[in-house]
Order: sequence, then C-alpha cells, then structure tokens
Amino acid sequence: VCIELHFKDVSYSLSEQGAYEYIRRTMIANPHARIVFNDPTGNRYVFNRASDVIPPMPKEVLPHPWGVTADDLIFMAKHTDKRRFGSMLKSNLSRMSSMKIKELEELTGIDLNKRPKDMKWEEAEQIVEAFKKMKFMSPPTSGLIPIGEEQIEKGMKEILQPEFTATVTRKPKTYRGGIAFIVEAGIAYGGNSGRLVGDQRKAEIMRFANRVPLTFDAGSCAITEGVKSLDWKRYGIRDLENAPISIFVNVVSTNVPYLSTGKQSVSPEPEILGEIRQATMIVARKLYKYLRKKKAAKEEAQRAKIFESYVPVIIKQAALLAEREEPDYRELLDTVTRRAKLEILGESLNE
DNA sequence: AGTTCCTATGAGACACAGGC
DNA sequence: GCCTGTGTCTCATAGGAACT
Repeated sequence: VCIELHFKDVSYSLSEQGAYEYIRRTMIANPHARIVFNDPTGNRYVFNRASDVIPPMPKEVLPHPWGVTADDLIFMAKHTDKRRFGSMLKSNLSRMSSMKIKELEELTGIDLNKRPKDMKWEEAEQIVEAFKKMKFMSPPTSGLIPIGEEQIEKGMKEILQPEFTATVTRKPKTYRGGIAFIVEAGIAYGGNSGRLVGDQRKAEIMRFANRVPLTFDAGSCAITEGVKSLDWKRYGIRDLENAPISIFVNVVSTNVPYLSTGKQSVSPEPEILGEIRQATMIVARKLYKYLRKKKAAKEEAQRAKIFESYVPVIIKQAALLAEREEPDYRELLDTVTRRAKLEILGESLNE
C-alpha cells in the first residue's frame, strides 16, 4: 500500500513543530512504515522501515457504561433495532448483563422493558448517573494496540542511532474508573539522541498518543509533567536539560483524554500520570545501570593506562638501584592490563 | 511490584416464542 | 408464518486474593 500526499501554502521549518520533526517522530512510533519526504527546499529524506512486523488491527470493542453520555444513549435508542431498553443496553455496551440490567432497573426505577424510541432525555441522564454508581468490570483491552518494546527499540535505533536504548510497555490500566489505557516508554542515549542546539545536544521529550506525535502544548501535557517530575539525579543524570537523551512516551487508549480540542496534550489524569512516571522510571533505571557500568569501565581503563606508563619507569629505576639487568616485564604487564580490560568488556556483554 | 491460582461473571451459542 | 429478540446454558476470562 502506498499513499502519496502533496502539500502547498504551508510554512516549512525544521523546528520542533515543523514537518520534518513530525515525520521523524512518526517513524519512531511506526517502524513498520517507510516515508519519503521531499521538502520545499529540494531536500529528499528517505526513512526506511526498521521492522517488517505490521501492527495488528484493533478489534472493535463496545463502549463501556462509564464512558457513555446521555446523548450517546439517545443516539443509540434512535438507531437500535432492539425492542427494549434492557436488551439495547446489553448488546450495545460492554460489561452489561441481565444482572446489571436488573440492578440498573432498581437504581433508576425506570421500566427497562419500554421501547427504545420512547426514551426520554431525563431517562437517559438518569441511566448515565446510575452507571456511575454501579460497579463494572474494566473494559476489554483487545481494542488497544501498543507499539511494543521491540518495535519502539527498532524505531529509535533506526532514527537516532543511539549508543543505548531501553523500552517498556506497561500492562493495561484504567482511568476515571473504567477507561482502559496503556503507557509505553523508551529512552535513547548518545548518538543522535536529543535535539541539537548549536553544537550541543539537549534532552527532548517525544510525546505520542496512539502512535501519533504530539508537537504542541508541551507544557500542560501529562507526559511532560510526568517525565519532568522524576528526580533525574537519582538515575545518574545531573542535568536532564543538557543530556543527549531522547525520551519516548506513548499513551494508547480508545479514549485519550486530551486537554484541548486540538488533541495536542494529554490531560494529567492521576492514573495516567502515575503510569507515565512508572514507565519512565523503569527505562531511566536501565539507563542508569548502563551509565554506571560505562563510567566504571572508563575509570578502569584510565587506571590501566597509568599503570602502563609508570611501571616501566619504576622497573628501570629499581633495576638501576639493585644494579641488575632490566627484566623483561612487557609480556607480564600486557596480560595484567589486558585482563582488566577484558573483564570490563565481559561484564558489559552480560547485560 | 509482579506472579499465580481460583472464582465470579460476562460473552457466546442455542432454542424458543412473541410480534409484525 | 417467518424473522428476530429473549431466556438459558456453558465456557472463557477478568479480577481479586494470596503469596513471593
């Protein structure tokens, strides 16, 4: 399948809100796609697919009673072919059963054997109110398709060429009592991670909702809030702003709570914010482990280097003092320092 | 916090009966 | 008289408890 699009009369910039950045982020969240981009200045960018795995189609799921409004019910009543309130609610909403219908009837006092087309606005409102007081199973999660840890990693490696990546896909959770969602996070360090400001790389937070990059309203977004609220010093990042890091967060839901009509920032629902923090903490912890190991290896190498440069001098002087021939120490020194280097390598290979 | 097991419950299949 | 909704039964599964 190939889709070709032409745009005209739009301003073009390489800024964070620009088209190029939008495509770059789309590619990370959609490594199964291939995009060729001809920009207005005559440059041609080719983003090849990093993965052959095509995401599965989401299964259609019925709306959950907690997510339905009085207006939805009226619309449903007008278009249903069912002949009773009860059976209509049962077959058009998930997690509804005859037991729940009975409970609803008791709570509202409405005769649920009435014809759907006779539904009054007040009745619909009453039903919605009653739903909020009732207990329901969480909605099915088969409608949610996360990108997956492996796919995010492939996307980040292809686009950012980082020296380290870590990803996590959390288990489905619900917010506002019954709306299911999944949070995924990834972190990339080094390489082309972060955004280039002058000749310095600064951290960037890439926000996504259902694989679509969010490029505006960063300040008020739950993702920004969640990521910035972490104590990054605990993960070996002294200054998050000025680190070569890209942080990826994707919120998957059939009903992402956007703050604005522009669908550009995720509302900080407590449950969603919590999951964003959890997910980011997991990947940050993995990065911390890697950075610690890297630092240790560097120190070890430096120590070996000092050893190598001083030992010959000491041996020479010692031989002079002892008035003896200088012994052949080369081979011995090599094995000692090389063993140290190998140990570092071996350790980092275990991870 | 994650894992595993058990149980209550919703979803789906099927037969029946009411309504147009 | 036929179509389609409704009631009943069974099975899979989400959710909770208990444990690691």
